[in-house]
This record gives sequence, C-alpha cells and structure tokens, in this order.
Amino acid sequence: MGTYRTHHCSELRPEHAGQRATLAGWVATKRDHHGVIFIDLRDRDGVTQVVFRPEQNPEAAKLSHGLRSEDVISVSGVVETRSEATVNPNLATGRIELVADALTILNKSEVPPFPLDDPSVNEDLRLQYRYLDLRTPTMHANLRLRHKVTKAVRDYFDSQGFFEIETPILSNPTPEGARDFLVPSRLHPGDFYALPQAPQQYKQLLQVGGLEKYFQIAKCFRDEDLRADRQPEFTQIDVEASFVGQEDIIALCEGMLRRIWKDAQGIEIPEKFPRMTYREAMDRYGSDKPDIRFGLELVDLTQDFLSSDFKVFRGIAESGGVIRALNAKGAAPLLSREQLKKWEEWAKSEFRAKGLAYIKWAPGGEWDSPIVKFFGEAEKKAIVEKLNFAEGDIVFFGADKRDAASEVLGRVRLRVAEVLGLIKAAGDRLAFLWVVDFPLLAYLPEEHCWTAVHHPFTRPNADDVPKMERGEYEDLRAVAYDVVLNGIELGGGSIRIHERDLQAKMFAALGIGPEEQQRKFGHILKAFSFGAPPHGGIALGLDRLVMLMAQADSIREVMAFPKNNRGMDLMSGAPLEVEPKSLRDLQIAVTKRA
RNA sequence: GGAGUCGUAGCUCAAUCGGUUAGAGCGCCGCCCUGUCACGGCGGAGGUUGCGGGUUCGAGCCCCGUCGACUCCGCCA
Repeated sequence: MGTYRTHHCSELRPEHAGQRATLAGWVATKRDHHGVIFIDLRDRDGVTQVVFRPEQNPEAAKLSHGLRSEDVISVSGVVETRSEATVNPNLATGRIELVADALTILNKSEVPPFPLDDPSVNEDLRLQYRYLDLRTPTMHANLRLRHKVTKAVRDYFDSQGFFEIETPILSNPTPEGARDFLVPSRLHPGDFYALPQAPQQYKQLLQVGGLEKYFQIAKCFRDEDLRADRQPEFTQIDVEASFVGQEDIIALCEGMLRRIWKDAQGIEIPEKFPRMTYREAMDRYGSDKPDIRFGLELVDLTQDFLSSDFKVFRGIAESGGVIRALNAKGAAPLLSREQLKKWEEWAKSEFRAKGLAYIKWAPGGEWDSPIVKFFGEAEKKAIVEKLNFAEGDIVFFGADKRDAASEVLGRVRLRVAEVLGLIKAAGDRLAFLWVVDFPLLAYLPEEHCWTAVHHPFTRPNADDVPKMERGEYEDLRAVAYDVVLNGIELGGGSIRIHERDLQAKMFAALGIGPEEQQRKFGHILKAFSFGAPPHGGIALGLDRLVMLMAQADSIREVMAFPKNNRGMDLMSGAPLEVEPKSLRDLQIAVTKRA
C-alpha cells in the first residue's frame, strides 16, 4: 500500500464494494451538476468514476467544483456498486464508483494546449508537448507494448542461452554505409568518435572473444534523412552466434518472433515462415520485400515483344532488357485517363522510369492506350492470355533492365493494391516471409566497381565461390537473408566470412587493396587471424516491429521522444548552438551557420 | 538536393466567382443545473488568415518570394 493510493484506476470492481480506497491520478473529465459532481479519474492503467455528494461530504464536494482537466489529485472514499441504470459498460470499472469523502489537490494544471488523444492534432504540437501527449491511452498502450516486446526478446534469448552484452556508443568512424554521427574528442583534439550505425563489428568480435551467443537491444545512429519509419537514432534487436549456419539463425529468429507475438499480444504466428529467393521476389513482385498478402504478380512478356512492331519494347527486349506487365484487375473504373497520366509522371519523376505504358479496358469500351496501336495480334493475344486481361482491367507495362523494370512495376503494384482496397481487405493478417539468396555484390556503374550489397564480411554461397574465384562477379549469391512482414523489412542478416583466404578473395572482388584493408578493417582482420569461429547473425528493427504490432503509421508513435522530420527534438530544441567555451575545449571552429 | 500536400481562433475545420463586420464544433471563462459518463441550458471572451512583397477600387482567396509541418524520391539496410 503506497503513500498516495491504495489501488490503480483500473482495479476496483463490485467485489470491492464497501471497502475504503484511495486513488491518485489526473482529472480526465468533470461533470458538475451543481450538486452531485462526477470526476473521471485517470492513471496509467485506467479510469474510475469518482462521485462527490455535497449532502454526505460537503468539504470534499465544495473543493471538487474547482477541479479542472489534468489537475493531479488524490481521493479517498468508499467503493459503491452502481445501480443497474447507471452502469457504464464502456468502462472496465463501470460497475462501481468511488464515493469521495476526502480530496487532495496535489497539483493544478494549466489548460492543455491541445485535446489529448485526438489523432487529428498536428504532430508538431504533440511533439512540442510530448509529456502531455504521452499521457494518452494510445501512447501508453504503444509504450506498454514496446516494453512487452523487449521483455519477450530478453526472456526468449535468455532461455536460448544468449548473453545480453552492451557495446560502445562512443565508437570508431566507419567509411562504409550510412553517414556517421561524429563526437569530437576533447582529450584528442581534432579526432572524433562515431556513434555506431549498428554494433556490427563488436558483435563479430564478441564471437572471436568466444562468447558464442550474443544479443542486445541496441541503440543505433545514422545521420541520414528521416522518414516515417526512419529516425536518426533507433533500436535494433541485434543477434550474433558462433557455430551456426543460415538454418540456425532462421529458426532462432522465427522462435523469437513467435515468442514476441505470443507474449505481447497473445497471438500465435506460424512456426515456419515461407521462403523466397531474392531473384523470385524481384521477378514476381518487383521488390526484395514483397507484400504477399495479395497477388497482382508481374508477368514476363519479353519473348512476345522480340518480334513486335513496337520498336521501343522490341529494342529493349533485344538488348537484354525485359518487358513486364501487371494486371490491375478491376481498376479501370477507378482510374481516369488523367489519373493514369499522373501515375506516369510519378513513375518518371520518382523512380526514373522511362515511362509507364498501360492499356485500360473500360467496361463496355475499347482498349484505351497510348501504345496499343503499335501492337500486333500476337502481342495482344499474349496480353489477354498471359495476364488474364479482361473488361474492367488496366495492364501496366515496365520495359527496362531486368530489375529496373520490375521495381517500377513493384511500386505500381503497391499503389494498385491501395486503390483496389486489397491492403485494407488484408486487415490484420500477418504475412511473414524470408527472402534468401541475396546478391553478394552490386555493380556501381558510375564508379566502375563492385560493392558489397550487405557488407564485406558477408559469406558467399559455397556454390558460387568458384565463380567468384574466376572473377565472374555477376549474380553471385550471398548467405544473406531478410525477414519481411506485410511488405516491410523487419530485419536482415548473414553468415559471415571467418577464413582469411576467403576474406582476401572478397576484398579482391571489391577492389580493396591490402593497404586499404588495413586502414579500414585492420583490427577486425587481425582479430580474425586468431581463430575466429564460424559465425553469423541477424538484426531486426525494434521500432518498425512495434509499429506494425501497434498498427501505427510511423515509428514516432512507438518512441517516447522522437525527432521530427528534420531531426529536431521540438520539446528540447535540440540540436542547439553551444557555448563558445565548449567549442574551445574541443578546438572546434564553426565556419558557417545556417 | 528534388517533388507533392498543407498552413484561417487554444484545437479541428468552413468561408461560393476576388466583394458587407472572417464563421462553426470542441475547448476556455461566467451564471444556472443533484445521477452524469462526449452531461445539459444560457451568456461571453478569443483572429497580424504563417511571414514579406505584388496585382486590384477591394485579397483568407490571384501572382512572386520566404518560413514551417508532413509524405515520398535521392540518401539510408
């Protein structure tokens, strides 16, 4: 029994009737009848109706007239069951009320600058007064869910023999990947720490250190532009283990996600998730993280256009590109020619698509299309047969290099699904998916060199190592995998290279010479020369995971104190100018102020 | 860096083709009200239409610029 209260505001039930109780919390609403006065008292756990009766307790009742929203109070009284007519079925405590005989106003509140728990309120206002926004049941539920998820993660990995180990926040700058947040060193003027983009190097070094099974709920930092699902600091569920292969990590991760959904929401998810290769995902869905809750798959028409009179498509087909199409079944009545024109502009401006050709077959109408006049009977037949094209449909075309054509159609696919209401119709279905066999290397045309898709320590598929040794870097597969939920990447990982020879071949493929290797990866290479065990792991975005579980549309909704779109904390004002003395200590001169 | 949407009372929004004194709901303040739970009734206060400039007899509305919020592309695994 505490100092301020005996129960929480969600606790009292008819069986407490007749007992004395003291509650503490915030005034949610007041209904003042000038005689009897009702207060909805809110705390973290719920709401209880408090009633003040002037004929029974005049002192308390008199004081209660002055209460306002968000005042903090403590009330004592006797629990009474409500009469049948006054029961509130919408309230967990709606069968009782607390008849107050003593009221203490612990702290008055100013009038709040916005109505709490109104989803239409401007987000910048909510962020400016985040401490008020956090009072709402929605934010409480989100943060409670987040706690349950992290607890489930810890319980799960503990049960699997993993150690939770913290890795440094003041870390070393890395040239690869995202832009680092830098922290100047006072003791070494001119030198900088970097905040970790991920604990990648440390978790591998923990394996060299023989810890065998590591996990961490790890803060990560990336100085890149923000998005609804991207913040400059975010949290990963980071995992690494020794003497494991891809199947071990996949099974471990499936077990973790099962545990998370079960413990946090009481939901059973499948024991095993379906799998798809990267190649298949790109070809069928135009995405490396396909939403498989609905069909709308891409269809290849390259062969059908090899002998077409339509020179644009034939030219692309002949020069190694692909012609692909997507049937937006039933979309014709939903999209006007003007809207389709806008879609084409959108595809061109946002995805550098060369165009977005289409055929619209309005119900009772003809084929309406800017390009169909160039098509012969053979192509038309192929379109009808292969795409099941019928009245009421719109077919979209992508013609480009293999993945580029698919990617544009992949975006169109999602937009079509939105228009057709397929995403809404999928409701709360959970479609987990493993995408495996990611490519090891990607060619950078501008720089005429190859780069690691995941990172340079990612293990090549054993079957592809001979190709790699021959210098054939096209289509090499990595032992790398992503776990996807409803079209959103939850996380990804890989089995790593632990042998010096293989690592040397990898660096050769990346065109990284011995000197550069030493400079960029010296300490890791040295560590690997002292008997590094085979190892691998995975990392999952905790914020995105909780966002999906909470059915929120931004990770800001599942973070207590997020930054806005431009990386500012609207509550504290960070980032801020600092005192000249602070800069002098660091021997830093600011040359330009925005 | 680029594109889009938006910016009117504390909050959410409206304001016809450019035309009288910029409205509504909620909130707030005052009075009334003894069983409400979105309590109810009456009354009231509250506006640099983001900011700057331009066109016009006249601008919340049109034009130019600028600032800010969000979404997306680039960037980021």
